[in-house]
Amino acid sequence: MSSKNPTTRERILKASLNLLEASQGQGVRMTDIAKRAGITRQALYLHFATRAELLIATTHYLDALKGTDARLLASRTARSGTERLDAFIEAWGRYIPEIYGIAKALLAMRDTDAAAAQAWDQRMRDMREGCEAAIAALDRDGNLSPDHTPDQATDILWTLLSVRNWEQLTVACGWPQERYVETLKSLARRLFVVESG
Amino acid sequence: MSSKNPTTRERILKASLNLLEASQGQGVRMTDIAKRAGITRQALYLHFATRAELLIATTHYLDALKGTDARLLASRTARSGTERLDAFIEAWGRYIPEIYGIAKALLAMRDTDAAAAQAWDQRMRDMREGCEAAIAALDRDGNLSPDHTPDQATDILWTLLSVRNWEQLTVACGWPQERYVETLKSLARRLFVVESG
DNA sequence: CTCATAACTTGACACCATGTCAATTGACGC
DNA sequence: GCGTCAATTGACATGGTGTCAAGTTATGAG
Repeated sequence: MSSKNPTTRERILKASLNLLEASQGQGVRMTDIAKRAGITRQALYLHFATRAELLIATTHYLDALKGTDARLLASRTARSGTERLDAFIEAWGRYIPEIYGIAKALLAMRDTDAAAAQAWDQRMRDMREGCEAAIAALDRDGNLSPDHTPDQATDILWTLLSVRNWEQLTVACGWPQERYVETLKSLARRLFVVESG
Repeated sequence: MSSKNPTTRERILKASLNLLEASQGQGVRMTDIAKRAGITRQALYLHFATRAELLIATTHYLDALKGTDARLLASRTARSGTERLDAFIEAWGRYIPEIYGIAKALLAMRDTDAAAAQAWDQRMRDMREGCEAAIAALDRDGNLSPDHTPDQATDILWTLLSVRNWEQLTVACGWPQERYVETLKSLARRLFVVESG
């Protein structure tokens, strides 16, 4: 699980992260990561029991590097529900491209590897909490559209903000990142917010 | 590519379809399909050059069985743009669960197999045409929200109706199929339709 | 200085799925 | 009976993950 010497472990994580980012998560083999970390493929297994474990550790490494929690928590300081919704979409929306490579690799393993599935699902549950909090704030203000219960609104927002949707809009439809963020904010407002209550 | 004797080929396709439906597209190997079709794994390759080709042929087989085109075209008979939007979402939304197994298998190959990617993308382009037509009808009626250009509205509707989103809402969020269809119709109306013009 | 230990290397191998190939069997029509 | 075509049998290549045993090297403790 963990080794006493942090430098090799970190070199591995850095290598893994670099490769996943460069290749958008596709076709990164244990061999490639080892090579880039300057060790043999077998030595990788002295630090991480499986590929899934390495991938998961890489996400945590990335979190630490970028300070995910801090950024997503920032939306909690927003005053009104509407501002909070905007802030959350903005924070998450800008975060997706940074995690896209590793997310895609994890997503690809999801179907075949239980550990990878669990790791990814946990992340999505965490993200869902942000959606839930934004919707709850809206509801408290009396600004949540009566078309949805808070639960259903959370489900919808959570789905709307999925990495797959980001991928489809930016990669497949060619939207620039800025348009993605602005459009999603506008969609969410239109779907969930009613003026006053 | 094609064999003179349709019965074995069809037995294979049927086996493939059954297994993919039963397992939701996960973990279906060539061996499994062969076994269920009552032939050897190697004999599979007398009919289909690769796994991707077999999967693609399976989708066509499914289309023929269920009459996809006919059903999706039905939405074209709708009168107003709003009705057309509803009809399209209803038709597509009810179609997804039927193709889910095979869709998932194809989607899983998308990243590694160019042929699978192409086949899936073609299907998605076809589906997109339905979105485009519905949005265009709305626009002609003067009922398309000024918030979006027709192109952008099409991108959004297309994304909203993705198989991944259906999966997330029904499988992950536990929504019953009926709620999925009704909610998506309501979301689309709210996002795209303005009364009169 | 020497010895033990931990980290790493080397090379070999098992597993599993896809895809390939050659030789053989069996049925059917003529 | 003969050829043909579909299918079988058994063997093998490839590519990736994961495992194992034996050997190397640096470092620190005695």
